[in-house]
Parts: sequence; structure tokens; C-alpha cells
Amino acid sequence: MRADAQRNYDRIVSVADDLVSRDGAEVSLEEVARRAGVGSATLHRHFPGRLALLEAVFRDRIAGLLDRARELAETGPPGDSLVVWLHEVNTYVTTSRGLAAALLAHGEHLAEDDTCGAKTAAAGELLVSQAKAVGRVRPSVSAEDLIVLVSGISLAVGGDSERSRRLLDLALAGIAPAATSG
Amino acid sequence: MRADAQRNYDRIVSVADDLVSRDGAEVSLEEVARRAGVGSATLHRHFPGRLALLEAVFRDRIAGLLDRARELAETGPPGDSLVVWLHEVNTYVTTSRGLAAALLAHGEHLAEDDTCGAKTAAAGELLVSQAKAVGRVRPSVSAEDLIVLVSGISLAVGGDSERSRRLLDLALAGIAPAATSG
DNA sequence: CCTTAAGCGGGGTGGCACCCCGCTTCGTCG
DNA sequence: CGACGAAGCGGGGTGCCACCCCGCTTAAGG
Repeated sequence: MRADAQRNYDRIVSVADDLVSRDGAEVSLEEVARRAGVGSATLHRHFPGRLALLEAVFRDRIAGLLDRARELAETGPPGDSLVVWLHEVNTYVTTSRGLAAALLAHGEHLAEDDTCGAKTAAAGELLVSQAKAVGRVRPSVSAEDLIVLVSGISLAVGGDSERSRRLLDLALAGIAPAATSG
Repeated sequence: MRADAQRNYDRIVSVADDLVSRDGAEVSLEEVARRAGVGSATLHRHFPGRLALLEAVFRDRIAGLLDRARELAETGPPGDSLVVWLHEVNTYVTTSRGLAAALLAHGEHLAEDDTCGAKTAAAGELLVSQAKAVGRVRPSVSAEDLIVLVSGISLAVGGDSERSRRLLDLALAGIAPAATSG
């Protein structure tokens, strides 16, 4: 990639990061280009569609989540690590406007691609299988399910972190009262 | 309301119903107006904003859900009725493109208004309090939470009914294996 | 320094939400 | 039943958008 192209690419991602976190995933791509000091054609050449831009913007943050999953998998107790990680994902997704949209790219089967959602689900799979091994998670539950769930909650609550956290707790525990039988 | 105004209103809602269920909540309002045979100004006069139109489109379906909640509250076993009703809501919401968006109108506190979401949550409250009374639901869970959850799941899965149903089951039961002790 | 192609961006296209305002039609009342 | 005031209508305008075309610029290599 030519040096000027790389410079423009970086400027666009940086500006998009600011604007998306300020205004959400539906920012005007024109404005991103304007603030980045490039023509809109340049933006569209580098990023064919809004999703491609969002993927680039969140790539680093997602990478952080992946590292964190590996770290938790190695250090934490198998059952709790998954819950801790999902709450961290939830916080990330809820407080980063537009991330949920990026995670749900292609909406349905987010596997096989190298999209943010696919990579996140893959990282989660590690923790899920650990948790299954110690009987803390049903076999029918997949990491992809959980990522979709987190994303959906985040989409639904807007940016209300407290409610998002509460709904995730609810979904992980179920609606029934805690079984006091042990 | 003048007779012609009423006629236009009805035509717009009817056409919007078709187009939203075919193309989702993001239909072009211009196209709705075009197909309804009215000027776009007429549409915008009757419905100030996309959400107002969606509310009108789904009002009848929502009314059906409310009746169903009352019916289940009277006839069904308190614990199961809630689950049955939530699955019915889920099916409705997932198969009616755009309904989730309508239910999440104003996103955050959907109480107090007479929006679709508020009315649905109110109807659910009946079943929730029944279920709490028989110890099937934790006191900290509100009907509003559950409606937001259902809507979020629906948004996240696109139109995949089977997955939507599975995720709702998951969220209601929690991720842990079924307690075989009880 | 010169070539060449990768990359750029001004400006165009078609579509959108939303609004203004002169014209039409409805409902009412004499 | 006819006329009148107002409610309602919609063609057309504005400003914004995503996305693209194409002649010009400039980086990179010899």
C-alpha cells in the first residue's frame, strides 16, 4: 500500500473512531471523510460500506477482548471466567456506540468470516468449552449464542450500562429464583 | 377527523404494513406514500416520524398480544403462562420485521408512554406478578426487562425464528445445566 | 530525473426525510 | 341546496446522504 494511502486509511479510521463513539454507528460517512480531510471517494474506496469501516474502527478493541479471553482461560476458575468475560464484553459493547452493530455483521451465522463477531465468538468458545467441562454450562449453549445475546441486549438498551449489566445477569442466570438447594 | 383524512390514514397504515413486513422497519417513507397514492407531505402530517407510523402499523398486533396475556393470566398455570406468553411475543416480534424497533421506541424507559412497548410491558406485568407469587420468577425481574430482552434477541437474530426461540429459552433458563436435584 | 500506475477528490446521480404554500375538497349552516 | 371557511392535500423545494466517474496528482522504482 502506498504511503499516502496508508496515511489516509489511518486518518479515516481515527476520525471514524471519534465520531462513532460520539454519535453512534449511523454517522454520516461524508462527515467522516470531511473531518479526515479526504474526499468521500477515498473513504468509499478504502471501505466498501459502513460495516467495513466499523470493523476497522473496532478491530483493536476486539483484539483486546480476545487477549482478555485467553488470559482468563489460563488464570481464572473455568466456570466464573466465562461470566466475567461476558460481562466485560457486555460493558465494552454497551459503552462503545456502534460496536453491537459491528459484532452482528451479517446478523445470522457470524462464523467462518473474519468479522469482529466471528473472532469474538471464537475466543469465547475457549471459555465456553472450559465452563462446559466443569458442568457450569449446558452443552447446547454456544459462544456464538452468547455473543449474539450480549449484542442484542446492548442494542436493546441503548447505552444504559446498568440495565445492560442487569439484563445480562438475568439472561445468564435465568428468571427463576436461585435454587437454594445447593 | 375528516372522511378523506381518515381514508388516507388507513391507506397509509395498510401499505406500510405490507412494506414493513416485506422490507423491514427502514422502508422508505417516500415509497410508502407513493404506493398509498398520497403525497409525502400527507404521510408526514399524519405520522410525525417513522416511529409514529410503526406504532400505528403494529397497534392491532400488539392489541392481540395484550388480549392473549389476559387470557393466559386467567386460564393458565401462573408459572408456565408467562413463559408461554413470552414465547408468543418472541415469535410475533421475530417474524414481524420492524416490530422490535417499534417495541423499543425511546429505547430506555418505555414506561408511562402509551407506546407499543409500554402497553406490552404493562400486560406482561400481570403474568410476571402471578409467576412471582408462585415462586417461579425472582422479584428483581420486571416485565419491562423481559420485553426489552425479547426485543433485543429479535433485533440481534434478524429473522431467524428458530434461533430466536432458542436464545429466549436460554435467557429464561440461564446457561447452567438443569438442576437435576429438583 | 522520468515514467507509470496507484491513488486522489471535485463534482455528479439518484434517493431520502421533511417542509412550504397555493389549491381542492369536506362539512356545515344559512 | 348553495356558498363559505377551514381542514386537508400534494407538487415541488431544500438540504443531506451513499456511492461513483474520471481527469489530475504524486509516490515509488529504475
